[in-house]
Amino acid sequence: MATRRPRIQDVARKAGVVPSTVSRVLNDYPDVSAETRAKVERAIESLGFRPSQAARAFRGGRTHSVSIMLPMPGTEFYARLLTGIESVLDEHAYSAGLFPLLTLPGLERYRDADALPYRADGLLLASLDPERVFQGGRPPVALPLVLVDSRHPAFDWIALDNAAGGRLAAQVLNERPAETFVILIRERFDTPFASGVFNERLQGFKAALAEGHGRLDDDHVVTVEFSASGGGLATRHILEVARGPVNIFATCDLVARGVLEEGLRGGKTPGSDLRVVGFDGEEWTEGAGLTTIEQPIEEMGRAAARALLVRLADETLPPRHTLLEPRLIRRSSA
Amino acid sequence: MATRRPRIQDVARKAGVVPSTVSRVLNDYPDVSAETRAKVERAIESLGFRPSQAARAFRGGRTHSVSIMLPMPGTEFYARLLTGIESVLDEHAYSAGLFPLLTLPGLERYRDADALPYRADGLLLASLDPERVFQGGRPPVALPLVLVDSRHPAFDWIALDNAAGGRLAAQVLNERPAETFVILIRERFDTPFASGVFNERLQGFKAALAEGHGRLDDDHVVTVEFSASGGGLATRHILEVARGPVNIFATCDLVARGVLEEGLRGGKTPGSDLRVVGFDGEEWTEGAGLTTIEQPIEEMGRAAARALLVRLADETLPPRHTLLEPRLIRRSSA
DNA sequence: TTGAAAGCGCTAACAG
DNA sequence: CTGTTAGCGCTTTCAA
Repeated sequence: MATRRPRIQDVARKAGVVPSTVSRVLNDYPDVSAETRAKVERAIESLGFRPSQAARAFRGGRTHSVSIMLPMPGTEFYARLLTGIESVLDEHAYSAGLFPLLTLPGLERYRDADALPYRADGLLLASLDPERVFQGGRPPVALPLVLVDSRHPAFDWIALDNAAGGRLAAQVLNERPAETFVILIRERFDTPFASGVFNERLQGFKAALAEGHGRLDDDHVVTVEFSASGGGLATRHILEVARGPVNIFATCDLVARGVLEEGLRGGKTPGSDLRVVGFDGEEWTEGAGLTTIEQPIEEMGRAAARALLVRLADETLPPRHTLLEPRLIRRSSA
Repeated sequence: MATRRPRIQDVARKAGVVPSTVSRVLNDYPDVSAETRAKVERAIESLGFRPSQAARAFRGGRTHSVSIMLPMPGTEFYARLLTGIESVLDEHAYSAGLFPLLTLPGLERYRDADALPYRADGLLLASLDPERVFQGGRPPVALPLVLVDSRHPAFDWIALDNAAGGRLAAQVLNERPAETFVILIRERFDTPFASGVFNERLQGFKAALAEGHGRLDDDHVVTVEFSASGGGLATRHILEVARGPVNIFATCDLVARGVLEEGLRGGKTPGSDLRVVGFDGEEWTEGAGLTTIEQPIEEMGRAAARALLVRLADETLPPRHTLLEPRLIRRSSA
């Protein structure tokens, strides 16, 4: 005989109060006497009562869930970002569902206002441009929306100052001028992913290089696929062309790894005739001695989750924008 | 004046029937006259009515959603698997939320019967062992459960015959006996991910090698990280040790790519003094000329989604197990 | 074949 | 401070 799961009614009976009083306790209403509250809490405890989320959602209340829409290019970046986001959500008894947006057909799926991602209290877009993702630039349902690793004036966003990161890289490489190359990651425009972060890094790099009287020829910007092999290939090409020592700014660590490996194979010494700066601050860079620009990824995630919770509490707030600063980690490669 | 979204009541009024009749139409009840059905459908159309999922869920009905729990090691594999799964779900107006399980803390989050993944009609576990994921080996809520790329006698599963794949690889390499190595992927046991697929491939390979009178020394099995670099490193090591021509079975394509690259660098000719077989059938292998064992990944996804829909319709069915066959794709590398 | 009515579990408005 | 009441939108009896 599987006894039905207890409802608010059962708790009320057991505590000798009325259902709405239990509801008030559940929702932390101020106007409940300590005594009543205690009785109710005891009843909840003893029955193992948990409010039905389905009923709450139906009632128009909170689902205590948020949806995270993100491209899934399978990098350490999103794993760390999610860690940050979930740590904050956990503290507030919220949970998150993920909705990958790797393909255009995927987009179609989420046009409908009834689609699963919108059965949540709020939305988090990671590395995604709302103009590309949503028709008319906003979700089909009026849900609080926060962007992370992406920007749009109409919404809250938390992003890294990628241009500043590019400038840091340029400053390091400027210390010892040499023939300078940038390895840029190719962003595919047939996906909703197209955050422009790699290009921002390049622009910052260019600007700072110019200040330091360095220069970057247009054909010294090599565009590659997002992989270590991509970096390796580009580097082989660069080493064929270049005559003397070389400076390379790889716009992400994964690609920088390929640069380093290929450099070693080509008999180069990182830090002297081949100077390399990466971007992201991934863990392995420490062992590899890669100078890199660290992003506070977990912090971005936490900040984004906090921003969403704030907005959940008050939808009328004006959009808030948070720019996080990258940090140079100096190692032997530059 | 934002007009409220239409409810079943509004449709009923407009069609000149009663709400329950509309419900019957919505749910494809047989006993509705064609005439009434048409009237109702016209009303639904003209009002743009969509039934409230929240109300349905509350009522105890279907949410028309499923949850997919998966490790997220960020490979092409999951992207393709999801494509397959979603294509079938789409056809049946189902949607899917993703719940990554990369870490142990992540597990904690889903212990609670009220957790978000269980607010769905069914559960799909990809590459995950239910015994590791759930306390007591089953979800905290009695939800239909289907495994994909993983197996357990108590549940429906769809998996690849990995041992057969290993055998295929052995047969190819046996054609020209040589010093033979296997590059095995290290599975991390501190995550819920630990499907054992790589080991199954190795076992099949060993067995078939023996049949062909080949042999595999224990120290010819090299364990590496899941990356192309991992394969490269292993290969460098192998080429140092080996004296003559070499056969290598890499238990996934990503690692095989590293093998190929390192082999070329070491002056080897794939297909003659270095014969390589990969596993997965990734797209790039065609261009690279890699002989590989193809998995019907999308098909696995589709089969899994279909299995879940079947089980949704009838929970009492005995568990059904589907073993899909890998296929050898012959290219120049072996 | 269609209509009437009850109820899923919770919360907010109102009354006391 | 607590009780009463109504209703969110849908489906499922039961009755006609």
